Amino acid sequence: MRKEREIFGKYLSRHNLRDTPQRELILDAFLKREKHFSAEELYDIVKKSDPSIGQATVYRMLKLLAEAGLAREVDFGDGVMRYEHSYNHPHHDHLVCRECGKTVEVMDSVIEELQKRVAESFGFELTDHEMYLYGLCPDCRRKTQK
Amino acid sequence: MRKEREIFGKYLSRHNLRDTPQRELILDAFLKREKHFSAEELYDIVKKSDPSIGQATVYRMLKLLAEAGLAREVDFGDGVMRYEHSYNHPHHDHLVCRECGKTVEVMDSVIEELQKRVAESFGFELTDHEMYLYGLCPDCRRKTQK
DNA sequence: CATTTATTGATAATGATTATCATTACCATC
DNA sequence: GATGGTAATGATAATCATTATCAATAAATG
Ligand SMILES: [Mn+2]
Ligand SMILES: [Mn+2]
Ligand SMILES: [Zn+2]
Ligand SMILES: [Zn+2]
Repeated sequence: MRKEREIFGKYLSRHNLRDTPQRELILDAFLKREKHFSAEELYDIVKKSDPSIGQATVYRMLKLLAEAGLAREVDFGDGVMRYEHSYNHPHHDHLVCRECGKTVEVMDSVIEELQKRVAESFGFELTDHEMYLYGLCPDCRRKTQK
Repeated sequence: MRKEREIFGKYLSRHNLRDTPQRELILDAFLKREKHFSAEELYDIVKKSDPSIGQATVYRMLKLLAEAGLAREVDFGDGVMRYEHSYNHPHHDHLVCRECGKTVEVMDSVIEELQKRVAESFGFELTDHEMYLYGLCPDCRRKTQK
């Protein structure tokens, strides 16, 4: 929380960027936010505090947050880019319910190791990966089976 | 090749859809095509044989091919949907070079098994998944390191 | 204060995909 | 082979998330 603000502040000054009320407002909203969210969703939240804010500013700010290492893009394949916290939130993958959209964050170090090995077996140097596991969550399984 | 045509023919009649010269043409182009391609790319190919064909027809046909089980969508995350053969091309994942875009099809049954297990550990019933491994291909590694 | 440079928000543009719709092609029945 | 019903096509407009543009504003600098 404090640490994230410090990181962003340093990012701004290192890049000759300015600290503005809009950026502060969006940063606050971002830091409060848990889970995954789209630019539009963050815009709606921020608009309540300052209706004059432009959505372009929110899009721009999310780019900055990603570059500063505080945010990470998540693409669930529905045509809308989402974001999640990156600081103190190490890499993980996602389990997604096809029915209700619920997501669970998962991480399996054996899979991660095997991914690296598969890439190497083709001479590739693995830099990152995306893995989305789709299925039915417990709730939706119950509803479907009855 | 013959078999695919038969499957598509059955799909058409089962759904009260008609066999048309446009569909034949697109089907031919699709069957000849190896690797992954976008609707636009297929449209460009097909246009050479019949310049009067509409791109909407190509988009529509790709939907049909997917529903008939002959094609499968592949999303490399660059905003363009691609397709690949589905018949006689069992499930696999993709290794993608971040530099030149080259792709390699990979398949690791241990990973597949672990994915199922991870999903089950959260009470999910796994239906499918996407996995993209990104990195540098051998050629691009060489160029970068020198 | 004056000048420079960054920032903002409104708005237009983009680009892939989808929807619309009038026209055309196909099929079965009379 | 005329007719009525339905499917298919292609041109075009619409969609929708994201980017680009740009004139107006604000911050920093000296
Ligand atoms: Mn996450
Ligand atoms: Mn493939
Ligand atoms: Zn669910
Ligand atoms: Zn490469």
